[in-house]
Amino acid sequence: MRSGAACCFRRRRAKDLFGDILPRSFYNRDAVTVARSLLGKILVHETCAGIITEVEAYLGEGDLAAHTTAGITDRTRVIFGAPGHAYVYLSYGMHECLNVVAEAEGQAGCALIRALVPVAGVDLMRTRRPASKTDRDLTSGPGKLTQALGINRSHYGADLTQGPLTIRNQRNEANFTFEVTPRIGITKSADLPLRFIARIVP
DNA sequence: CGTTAGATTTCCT
DNA sequence: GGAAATCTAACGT
Repeated sequence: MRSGAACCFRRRRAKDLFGDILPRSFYNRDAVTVARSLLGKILVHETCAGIITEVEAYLGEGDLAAHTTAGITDRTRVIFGAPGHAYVYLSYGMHECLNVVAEAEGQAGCALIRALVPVAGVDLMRTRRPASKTDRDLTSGPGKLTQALGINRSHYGADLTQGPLTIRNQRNEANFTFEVTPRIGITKSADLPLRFIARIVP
């Protein structure tokens, strides 16, 4: 079943939906602010794009669920680097998940993109995700959306302010209602309200 | 429609 | 060595 909002967006030309690329300063803030502010923005990879509707924040200090709780390793190095870059990791040995690096250089903190509403390149997404039975299913999870958009660990460290992978403002902002809940799929620091969801109001 | 088990490999202890 | 920021198919209701 396709949602009404997704149908409306699909009819428009993609370029009419995309605004400016978010600047580095957008990401140079605390992880919670960055995560919340990403809701309603548009993740663009080459010809595919989707509105960000679910994000989780992972903090630098005192967050035992964050990968950076183990300190700087080969995997987590980028999270301690300059903001506005991509942290892509392999989850459960199968799924690649996309994070956005927040906080000033030298500080850990990132935002996990957990769900999108497809707005461009939907046909290509369908071919990349033959398992999807509905269009909502294309990008309704962190591993799903990377598969649909063709994002993988080769994008580790990619600069989100230029190049093929960017996040942009939405030209015609839709109406959203917002929700905050604990994060999904973790056991440590599991009670913190760091999962942010936007529901598009028809 | 809701719940559950299994897949599969990287990473850190 | 074991847990892991998940997804899917298969089953039961």
